[in-house]
Amino acid sequence: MIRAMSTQDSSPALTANDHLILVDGSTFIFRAYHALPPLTRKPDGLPVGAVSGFCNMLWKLLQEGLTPEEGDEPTHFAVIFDHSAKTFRNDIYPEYKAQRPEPPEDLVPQFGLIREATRAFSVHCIEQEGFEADDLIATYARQAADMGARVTIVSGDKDLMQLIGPKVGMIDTMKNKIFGEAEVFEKFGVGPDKVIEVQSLAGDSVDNVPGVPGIGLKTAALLINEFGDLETLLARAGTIKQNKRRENLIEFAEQARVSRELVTLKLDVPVEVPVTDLFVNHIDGAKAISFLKTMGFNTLTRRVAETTGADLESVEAAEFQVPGWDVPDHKGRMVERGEAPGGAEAAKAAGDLSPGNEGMMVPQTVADARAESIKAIPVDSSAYETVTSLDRLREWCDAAREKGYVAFDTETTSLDAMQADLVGLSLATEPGKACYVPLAHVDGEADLLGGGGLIAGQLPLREALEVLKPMLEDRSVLKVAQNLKYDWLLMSRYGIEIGPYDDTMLLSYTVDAGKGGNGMDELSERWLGHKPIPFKEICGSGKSLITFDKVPLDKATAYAAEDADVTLRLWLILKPRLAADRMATVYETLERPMVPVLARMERRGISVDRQMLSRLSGDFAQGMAGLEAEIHELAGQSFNIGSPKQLGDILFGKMGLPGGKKTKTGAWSTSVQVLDDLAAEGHLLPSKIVAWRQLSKLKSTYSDALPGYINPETGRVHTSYALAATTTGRLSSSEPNLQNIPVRTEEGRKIRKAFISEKGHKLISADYSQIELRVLAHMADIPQLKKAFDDGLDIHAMTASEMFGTPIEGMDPMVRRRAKAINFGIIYGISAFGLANQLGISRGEAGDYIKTYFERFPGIRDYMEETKKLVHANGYVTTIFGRKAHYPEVNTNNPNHRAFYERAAINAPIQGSAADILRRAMVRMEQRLQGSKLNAQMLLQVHDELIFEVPDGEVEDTIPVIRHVMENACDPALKLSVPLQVDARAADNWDEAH
DNA sequence: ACGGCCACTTA
DNA sequence: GTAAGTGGCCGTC
Repeated sequence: MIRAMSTQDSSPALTANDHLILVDGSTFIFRAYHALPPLTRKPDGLPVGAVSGFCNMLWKLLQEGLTPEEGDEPTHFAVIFDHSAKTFRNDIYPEYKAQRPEPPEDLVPQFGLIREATRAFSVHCIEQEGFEADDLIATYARQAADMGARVTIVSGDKDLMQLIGPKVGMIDTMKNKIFGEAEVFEKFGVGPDKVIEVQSLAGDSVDNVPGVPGIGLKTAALLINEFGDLETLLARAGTIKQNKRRENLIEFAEQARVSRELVTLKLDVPVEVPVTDLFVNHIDGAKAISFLKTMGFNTLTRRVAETTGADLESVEAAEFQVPGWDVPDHKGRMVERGEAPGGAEAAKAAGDLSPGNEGMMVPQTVADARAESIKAIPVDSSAYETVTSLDRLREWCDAAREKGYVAFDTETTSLDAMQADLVGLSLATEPGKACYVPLAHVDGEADLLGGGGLIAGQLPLREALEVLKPMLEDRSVLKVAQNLKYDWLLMSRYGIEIGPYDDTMLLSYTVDAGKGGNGMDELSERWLGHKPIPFKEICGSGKSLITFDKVPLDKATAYAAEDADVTLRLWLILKPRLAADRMATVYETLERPMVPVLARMERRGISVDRQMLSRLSGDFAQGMAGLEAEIHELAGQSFNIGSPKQLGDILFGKMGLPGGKKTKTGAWSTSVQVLDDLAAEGHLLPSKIVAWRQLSKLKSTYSDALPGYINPETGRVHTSYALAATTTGRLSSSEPNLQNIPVRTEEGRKIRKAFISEKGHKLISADYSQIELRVLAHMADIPQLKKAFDDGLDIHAMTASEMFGTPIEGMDPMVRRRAKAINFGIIYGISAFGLANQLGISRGEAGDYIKTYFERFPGIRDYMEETKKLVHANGYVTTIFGRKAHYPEVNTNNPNHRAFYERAAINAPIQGSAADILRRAMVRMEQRLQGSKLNAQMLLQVHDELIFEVPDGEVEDTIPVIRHVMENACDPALKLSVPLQVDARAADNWDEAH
């Protein structure tokens, strides 16, 4: 590297004959990003529009110089970048640049590539922690000018205008505009030497420099021209005639002084690379071409080859230069156009691919080749570093910045992120290069003796986190984790908000939902052919289970660093699959953004009334005891009612009742269905059993168990949502599962009443009405259903009316009930068998209903047949937003299994599309509430329902916002041909809000 | 201690 | 007939 070759004192000082060009990297990047169409991509689908633009601009500048004039060539040249968001200015004024929006999602991964590009062109690439690019530019410009050299700043940033002087010029090459004293005067109304004074008064809304209220550029220039500088003005502010202006200058004098500090560029940055080292390097053609080939910039590659005389063919694209995205082998493994799915489309999308690109690699091949090459590198869990010094930790963070990405994993004392304590964390920057940072390991043996102190040699937790925080929050470093929601939630409790990020679990889920689990161990075996050290081997299980803080450091390092290493490798393999499988949009809109949304919902939790639950448990126990006595009396003996086996023996053996069905293990079935049938025949015992079971369920699963989930610190219940657990895209909830809180029976709703709002707040429940049937009406394009939804009709009554020809008014409730069961059946991939069971009718009769239904709604049958064809042909089906649900075994020869997968495949697009809509609403919800200055907090999701906690006074204003976001969740990606309807209510408890 | 099975809760 | 999670029982390790 150029920087490394330089020494502090080997280069001669600059002279009047020298010319230093300083390029403001940020200006280049943002111009390149916005000037070029976002489609410009290299063959594997990585957004590289900004990299491409940057390379072209840099190349043009290197070739053509600043102006057409001769003799303007630089002797010294560097591109200067911002290192990270936080600088010394934030210490002076925390709000500085605080409200600056995040850079676009697809630009973030390009920051690192652009630095690579700069080096590939043998150009000095300068950045320094704690300083903005502007400060480095200012310091270099001053130093060079002091030596007598000429300096040209290439930038469009007005903040740099204060540097303009006799020796220092500024030019915006992209706009072909030269800034001299005249231009500065035009912009600020003063010369370059007074720019700072004017800026400190006028402030800057973009950078959040406050200035003095009521004073803009015009007034500021007027005042400075009159008084000379800020201090003089402030000292004589009392003499100003205009009342408001005088008062503001006096009141906000200190704010103006702070502003002056903020806008004043540092001229004395202790630069790591001396200005004398910034001499122009001879371009290394092969190096530049290697990079450009990696990027797939064919036109520029050829141009550089022509100019430098390097041999285009002999230079290989750089392997691993840009892990995550690079082209592993540019020459071999070519794919004929159209051979791989989306091949031609991919070639078209890759805008920079020049003519003759039939042989260009398509994403599919890139991803496959990547998987092979990563798999070939063995995992060695004995080769990892244990980090025990802050210096080494800083070096790891620097390595992450250099790369632009880092795999990250935490080790803690609990699987529950709300209760876990951080024990250590691991990082990985390359396959095989990983470390573990132990922070809170204790001596496990001594614990028994009452000792158990911290093991010596570990970094102090706070100091280590201070080093890590800037990197973990650095927008130019992509953090890669497996199941990030856990780490995000944990780290948020330590004041760190991780971002930007990728999640390998979600990547796997996005491309492979339905193909198996998405846990790290399973993914490692699937993709790397490597079995990671099992957690059990480190911490034991069952009674011998120890927490991770008791694990000795060497074992902890092997286990933890391996996790980060494996995560990084999985990312290197799975990320390219997004492009290969055309799933990038699903991942970026429906998966990745859910992580912080769910983490915050889990962190908030919900209040439950412990006393109410305790009373309920007592009531249920009493009811059960009464029933138990009656049951034993009727049975003529005592037995365990909770044992289906014993119950079966009593009912069908001893009492000789007609046992209908058996379970698949051959035992008597004692399901409600069977017991209800017996009850209908006049037997007393079965209905008592059903009642007992209901109470037993309510007691054990809810009233007894829920209080145990109350977090002692927050006093609330924090469920955990699984993002990658279902085949269809639904979430699941566990520990406790808050998606199956009873609602159907009066007794059950007492449980729901125990979910309450905080004092001064209400719970709002907002649920979609018939979302799945609406989605079906849209997808299968059913005119009658669409019209019914448009007209706000009772959809089940309408279905009954269509099927049986009876008018909706005065309809027999039983007729409607049948239609309702059919509607649900349709969503579930109807079968005569299932419908017969549901309605208690014969299979023949059920078959007739289905036949009639399909005659009335032929579009539904078409949809079902089409879906079956698709799943057999592709092995997966898709939702309206492109999510895939795989059914790899649908082509089995077992007719029952085959029919089961077909029904699941019919259901998945319906259930999954509804789930997608919910996700879209959730991703947008928080921002929309905040934008409306509302304090509603989203707490729970129950498939078609969202629950919020809202201050009493805001209920009226909040409901319309929630409804609007939910009802318009498809916008702007998709126009649903059916309206979505959301019902919302507020109350003090969940039961009444629902 | 673990896992399969059954039953029951939700959308 | 779809999609989930939990608790109790009971056999196996």
